[in-house]
Amino acid sequence: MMISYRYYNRMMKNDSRTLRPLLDRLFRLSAADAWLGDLTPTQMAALDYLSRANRFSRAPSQVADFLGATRGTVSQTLKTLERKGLVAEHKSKEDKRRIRYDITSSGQTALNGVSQLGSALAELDADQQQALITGLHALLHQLVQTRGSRPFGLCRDCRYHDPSTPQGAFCRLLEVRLEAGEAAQICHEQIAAA
Amino acid sequence: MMISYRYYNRMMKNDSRTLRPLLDRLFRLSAADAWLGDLTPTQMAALDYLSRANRFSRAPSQVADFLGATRGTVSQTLKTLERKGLVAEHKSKEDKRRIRYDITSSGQTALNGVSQLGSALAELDADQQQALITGLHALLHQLVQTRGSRPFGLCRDCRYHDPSTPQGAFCRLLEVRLEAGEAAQICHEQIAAA
DNA sequence: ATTAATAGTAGCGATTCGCTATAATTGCAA
DNA sequence: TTGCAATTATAGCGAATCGCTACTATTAAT
Repeated sequence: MMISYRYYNRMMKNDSRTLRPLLDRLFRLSAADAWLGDLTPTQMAALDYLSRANRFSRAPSQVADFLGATRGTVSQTLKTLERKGLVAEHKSKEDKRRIRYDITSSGQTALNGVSQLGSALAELDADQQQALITGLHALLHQLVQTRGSRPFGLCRDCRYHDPSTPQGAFCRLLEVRLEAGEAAQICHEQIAAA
Repeated sequence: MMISYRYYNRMMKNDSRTLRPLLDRLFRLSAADAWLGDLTPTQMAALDYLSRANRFSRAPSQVADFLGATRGTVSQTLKTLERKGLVAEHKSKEDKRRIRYDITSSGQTALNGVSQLGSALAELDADQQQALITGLHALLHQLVQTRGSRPFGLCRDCRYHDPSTPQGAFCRLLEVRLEAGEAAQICHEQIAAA
């Protein structure tokens, strides 16, 4: 079937003008209700990331990379979270430029709110939920691809992850032994296995 | 099959903690690239809404309702867009409290940028694209439901829309005749047909 | 005529954000 | 070893966002 260039263009523009506003409104409406725990949406997003990232991926630069923000912005956000006692500074001894932010138990608690978005999702059919999550992941993967940003996948899905050495799980990139549970965390360095 | 309350809770929490960050990151990464036309993401969202809403739905309150923001915030945003020449004020003569913001041709042009999100979407399979859009619409519908906010659907899908009177299309709620193309616009008053 | 509700705005304080320095530290190369 | 470039985090600027609390103007209700 022949499709004219004009029609193709109209389709593209239509998609572009459909998805963005849709995603945008979903985000804004859910964000409008998310101001509960005296955290802003940005602070919540940073805190959530810190709760899921491994110890090699909790520096300001890496949070900025994940959120698509600048280091300066993230630096301020993390300082605020620290003032509120939700994260704790941890200065590196190997490289004195590096700072790591670890989530505190108080920070973990702050994440436990129920989002309206989650409730709305639960109302959908099980297979529609699955299709939606899968589709969003695929979309994010593509977006990461075009932007050239890092995927921030799980450690265990990495090409450098070795689940079974005599000493336990191991990262062949950083050449360190992995603690229990770390394989299931987000890593800044992750590159998907072949 | 028996499902324990504890397990049910973990599922819920898991969904809530899966979708929110996913949607959040998608939004942030796409927003980070959307600063091209010297418009902020919020300004872009307001402008996009104004380009798609009918003449009964372009007041600050209604924009605020659509975006899930307060009237005060939106008031400022619209003033900024007006200073930039992308929208034009239009004071009502019937009700002197009302102001309507119409998009200008310059504003239309500003919307024509290609979003990275649209490009990413185009990379997906056709049926996956469809499933994603459909799923997001369903999710938004549910969210609107639980929030008790208005759906902001199209005029032609409304229970008060009459497509064929002797004088042409007609709105039985506001009791006005509809101009050409208005049936395809967003309406603040829209209530889905039965 | 008085009161209540509605629509838009101004101003406050905190935060976000891109941007441009700046300081501290590290790594590499001559 | 010395010196310079790259990296990391931060400070400060200006604009914008945002919830909030007045406040004005206008309209509707009693």
